[in-house]
Amino acid sequence: MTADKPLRIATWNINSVRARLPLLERFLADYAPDVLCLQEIKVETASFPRAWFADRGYPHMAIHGQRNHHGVATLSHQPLFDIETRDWCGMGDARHVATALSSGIVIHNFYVPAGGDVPDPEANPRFAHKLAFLDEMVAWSRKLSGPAILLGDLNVAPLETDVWSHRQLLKVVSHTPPETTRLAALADSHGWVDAMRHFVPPEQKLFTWWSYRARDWRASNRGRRLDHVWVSPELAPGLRAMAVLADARGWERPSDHAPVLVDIAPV
DNA sequence: ATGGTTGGGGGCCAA
Repeated sequence: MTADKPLRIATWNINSVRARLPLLERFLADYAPDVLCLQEIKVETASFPRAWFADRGYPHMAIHGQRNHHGVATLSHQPLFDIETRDWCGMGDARHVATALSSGIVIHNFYVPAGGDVPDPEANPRFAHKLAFLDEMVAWSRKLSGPAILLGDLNVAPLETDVWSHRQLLKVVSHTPPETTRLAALADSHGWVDAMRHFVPPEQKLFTWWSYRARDWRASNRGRRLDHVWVSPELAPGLRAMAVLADARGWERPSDHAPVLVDIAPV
């Protein structure tokens, strides 16, 4: 019976891990994912609160942090193997960490560049970097083999229903055609299955991020789906459940992103 | 068309 117990995996752009420990306390107590993937930890690897997570049942950690910005971390109940990172676009940013579970599943935890405000690669080097990063992901993904999960803050809302207004966001970074076509190419490159849309039909709006700048984020609900969980084709039959914990966006001192949980049974 | 908020780090930048 424990043999078919689903793996519960969570992804959450935490927007500073040190500022969100009270949030994480509540989340781990209530939802107890087996594996927790964080983005935007905003701390150097050496200063990551390792003891805090170990005390709460997550002694296995793959931390890839940097001072000030970005940074990803994968925390686990079970041992992690083959921890790898890679210098995407030669920028030296901490935006990806790969880990393997004993089952052989490889988890790729990503923080894709946000891309700045102006959706023009000529005028805005941040946007050029974002497009180059996505292009590099497509080439990389083609060469993958074996069971894998690609998740994290991809900073792109690919479907019309992944934003509060498709028409009004077509020229807003995160939902422009150069970004959404690249995300579709990335999905195609390995036959990735969108685990969130596996459960929620594309006609239905689905968001994981709400701006801090809204007067009342819940009432205006001008959200976007920037966070994603994709599984390689062989894992898709194991998909059991998915939840976006929008409530966590309303907890005290929240991240602007909500956590996403996916349960995957062994296949 | 603009401004709205947050965190990090050190007096603004990125999101």
